[in-house]
Amino acid sequence: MAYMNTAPIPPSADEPRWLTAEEQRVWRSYIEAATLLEDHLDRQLQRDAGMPHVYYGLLVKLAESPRRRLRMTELARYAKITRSRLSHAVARLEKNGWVRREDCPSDKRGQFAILTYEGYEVLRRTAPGHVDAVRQAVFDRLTPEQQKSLGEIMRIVAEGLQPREAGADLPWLR
Amino acid sequence: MAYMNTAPIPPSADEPRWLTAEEQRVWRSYIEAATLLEDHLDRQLQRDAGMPHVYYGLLVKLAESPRRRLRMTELARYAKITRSRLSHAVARLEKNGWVRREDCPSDKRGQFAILTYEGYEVLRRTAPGHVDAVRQAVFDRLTPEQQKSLGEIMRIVAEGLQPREAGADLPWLR
DNA sequence: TACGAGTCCTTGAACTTTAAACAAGAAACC
DNA sequence: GGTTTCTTGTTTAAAGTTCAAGGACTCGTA
Repeated sequence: MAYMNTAPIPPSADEPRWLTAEEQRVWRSYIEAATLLEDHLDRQLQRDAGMPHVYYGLLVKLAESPRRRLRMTELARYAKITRSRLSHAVARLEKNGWVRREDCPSDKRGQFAILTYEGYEVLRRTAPGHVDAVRQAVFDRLTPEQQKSLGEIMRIVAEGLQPREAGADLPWLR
Repeated sequence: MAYMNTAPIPPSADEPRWLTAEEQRVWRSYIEAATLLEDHLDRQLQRDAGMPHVYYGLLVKLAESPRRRLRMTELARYAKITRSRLSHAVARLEKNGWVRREDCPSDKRGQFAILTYEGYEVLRRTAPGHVDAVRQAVFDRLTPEQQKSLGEIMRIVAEGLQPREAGADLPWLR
């Protein structure tokens, strides 16, 4: 139930299109893997880097950006999180000394989040372990074809869920 | 950086195996899609069913179980969450009147989580909308081959992250 | 220049999750 | 029987996330 049509009745217009048994298996595998994986990486990073996976991702984005800085909104957009969440996250990272803020000169509303030297060091120190974890959990287990396939599939899914248009408080997350 | 080897140096034994540019793209697509998807479904269910995705999953598991009940530990194992998290979740669902607890007669430590009639009704009422959301976000966008592929891939990943052995507080989540 | 609408980011409260510690009972052992 | 050890499930506090609201600023337009 809840996913599958167990009753032997033909699908009608108003009858929801339940998942087939096979689709259901796919979906459950997805949920299971995604849950376990996120949990695994969160633990790994919490242990080795002292922060959850999302926060680590923020530092990575900053590290890749010119002058290691990004406007808050931009960072939020890249990381696919709300600005509110980002505000809290950056506050925490700031407390750790891994990020600092700076006012945007051209737009007084704006703030830059800037990766500090300490932040960069944390990244440099923990990146190898994290990459290893990702490899072990994902890439080492998949054939090149599967890796390629995974990339395509996730790209499609992500694309479909992308920010429609500008909205009240969530410009990109509808 | 942090994922890729940007330096033109040959990989050595102690040099971490950075992700190639292509692997990196795959990984980012995965993170992006997984983030957006979970967020999307959380919002959808919060709006239509008044609970986050994980909680909904718990009700589904119960609905599928004989006599609509499961031992706490078992439910936690199926849902891939810790028992602590489950305790909190069930407490909340109980407050909503969607789940009730019952002592296990054969093991006095044990507790059953049981789906109530109201819980079942919520599920029945909201399942179509949720299935629709899943279809729109995932299945409708993928070819049958891609669906199959996704299933295989996620099955492999999940399998690799499965509970190793019995451990202190997390018998299945190592 | 002044208005209104929209954007940028933050805040506080409510809620969820995590981590560590604990009480109670079962199981294994001797 | 009496330990000792493991398992079950909960609890507490801290950390993280969401939601709704709000202050500050920009921009378009009259």
